[in-house]
Amino acid sequence: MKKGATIRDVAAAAGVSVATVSKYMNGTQRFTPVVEARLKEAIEQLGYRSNPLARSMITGKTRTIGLAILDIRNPHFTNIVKGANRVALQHDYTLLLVDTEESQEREKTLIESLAQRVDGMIVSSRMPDDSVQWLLDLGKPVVLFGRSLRFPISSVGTDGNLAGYILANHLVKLGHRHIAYLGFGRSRWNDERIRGIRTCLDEYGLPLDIHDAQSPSAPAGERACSGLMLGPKRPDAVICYNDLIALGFIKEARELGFQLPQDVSVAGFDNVPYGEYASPALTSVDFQSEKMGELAMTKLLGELRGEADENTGYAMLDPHLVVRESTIKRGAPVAAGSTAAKDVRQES
Amino acid sequence: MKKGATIRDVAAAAGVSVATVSKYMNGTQRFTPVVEARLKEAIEQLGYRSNPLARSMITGKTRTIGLAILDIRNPHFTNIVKGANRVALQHDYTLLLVDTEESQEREKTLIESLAQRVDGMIVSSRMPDDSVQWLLDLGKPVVLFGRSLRFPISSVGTDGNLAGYILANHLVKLGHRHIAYLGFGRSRWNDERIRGIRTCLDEYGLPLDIHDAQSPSAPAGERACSGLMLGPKRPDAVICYNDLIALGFIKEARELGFQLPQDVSVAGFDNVPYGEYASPALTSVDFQSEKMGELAMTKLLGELRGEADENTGYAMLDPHLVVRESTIKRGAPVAAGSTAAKDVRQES
DNA sequence: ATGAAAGCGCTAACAA
DNA sequence: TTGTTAGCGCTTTCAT
Repeated sequence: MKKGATIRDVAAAAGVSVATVSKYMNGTQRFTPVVEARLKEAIEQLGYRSNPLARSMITGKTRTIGLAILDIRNPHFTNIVKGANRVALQHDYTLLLVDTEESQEREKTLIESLAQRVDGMIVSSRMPDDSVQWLLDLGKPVVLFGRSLRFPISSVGTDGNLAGYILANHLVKLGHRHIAYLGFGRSRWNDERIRGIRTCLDEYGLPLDIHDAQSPSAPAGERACSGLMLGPKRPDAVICYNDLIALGFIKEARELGFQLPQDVSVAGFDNVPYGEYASPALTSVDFQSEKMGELAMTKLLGELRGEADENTGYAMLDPHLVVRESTIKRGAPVAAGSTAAKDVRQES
Repeated sequence: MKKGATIRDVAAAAGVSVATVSKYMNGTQRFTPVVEARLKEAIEQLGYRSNPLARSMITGKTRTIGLAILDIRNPHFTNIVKGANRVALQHDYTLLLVDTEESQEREKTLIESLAQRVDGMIVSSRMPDDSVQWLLDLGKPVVLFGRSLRFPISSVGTDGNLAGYILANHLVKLGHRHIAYLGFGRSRWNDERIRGIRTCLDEYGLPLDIHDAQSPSAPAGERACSGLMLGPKRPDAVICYNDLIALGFIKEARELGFQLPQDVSVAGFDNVPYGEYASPALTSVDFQSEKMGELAMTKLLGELRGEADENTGYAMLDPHLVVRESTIKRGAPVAAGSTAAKDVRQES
């Protein structure tokens, strides 16, 4: 472990002043070839790398962006991180990641100390709208996921309302009449999804049966399944708060002895990468989570550059319906090809 | 955006010296009730929060750990991050995340600048063993995933050899005789898995047919599938380099018209969270990736505390076979219950 | 084009 | 117990 050379060591070795070295390192200025050569030599020689901490102290910039999310294991957030990271990398920024582990208490403390170490923050949270003011008071530019109704904070989100509508519409068109929603009440976005679904169902005069999962995870979907499927009003289609819940629901439903999707159509939101590999492959609404991450980071970096105008405000991405095998026409026979049981090759 | 108060402002407001404020903030000392009260008051009043950058400059500690991984979307790494984050949080450290996006060129630059901003690093990389010396020369404590053969760097890993053996053994016991391995040659760990598999197969005098996927991802598994299944020597079981590849393989195989697991048993490594929700549910070898992350962080923090002895060296976690539905007895009839087609309830 | 000097906000001896 | 003071490694006027 070597004790990194300082700017003074370089200055001494090159026979110039520290100011010159500093300017050289930052490319702030031009130099006579002689000086430049000596500088280059000395830096190379000593293996000098300027200390970003010291620099940050003066400039007040860290080239670090804080990213606070609820749970890195949720693919939705994983994608956000991926997108945000890519853009950050392109602009030579690094991510300070905070996984709050869905814990409300820790969250504030964590975000507070995060704020001090970064140039700006991207935050995904379940905190109530009131707390947004507190966030703003932290004194750093913030981009939020999901719109704040009361504060002019820049944010990116998707139209959960529309997403709900689209999915419900898809199901109704498929002939489903007893639609259930397996939600996650603690989420900020639960309500707007319900609203979208309701809007659609109302148009057809259909009822909506609402249930709640304990967490936005597959095990929670498994646990909730029997309550729905063995309960008094068994649905012919269920919309889950997210794909994780849907995946768990599907698994448990099959274990309960149901045929999917014939007995019940199931769909979720988020379009997580593995929904495609489930069986039946999961129908979902894609929120473009990676793009959300990219967009949030782009906005934030824009604000950092002082381009407030074009970046501030709420940016909304369009949700896209992704139809796979888990939703099927009500009462339809098994679709040939969907389970692909035909045409087995012989050999060996 | 307020311009945070400095330690001097507090000192002035409380009528004490900056040193006193500093000591108070760090709990380094006890105070007379009077002073303590005034301090508390002033700090509260001004909303003072000490500047971690300035502090770091002096102490040389940042309470930040750098975590460099290849791809946050790979659930294996996601779990590592989760585990590492949890331990870090417990000890009041924060993660500086670097997702190198599997890019070798960027990696060195990224890690180099990462090294300057953290107290220590946890690195997962495909870099050749030679580069380990370079890593060490960065001057920060490092914990590596996977053992280095030539350098005494502390690291955590799993016994890929054993894992391969276990899986092959499982398959052989199930009656499979034509086993194929769909690997990922660019990985550090590919070879040891092959070795383990071979060791087992050799004991039974069985051959191993080796193929290679282009990337450690599901699409790569899909692409590789037909080459294996429609090729000259169709296997009755295939072991994939990881679960992602296996998931893709399974999907494509079914689309090709094969019945799984009857026509071919498939298994992978990593035990990713969604293997359980695939169909057939994926048999895998659990490497305890979350625990790897925890362990790596624990070791690193130990070293940071100067407990070199007990933490240095190579720590190996045991791989565990997780048998699900994707591997089945050769020639067995469809297992009742595994697809759960019986006992459908009527209602509505 | 180069250098001298004044800090950034804080901690850590050392004094008192 | 409290205060004084000297920096940490760097950037940034302002001279030269």
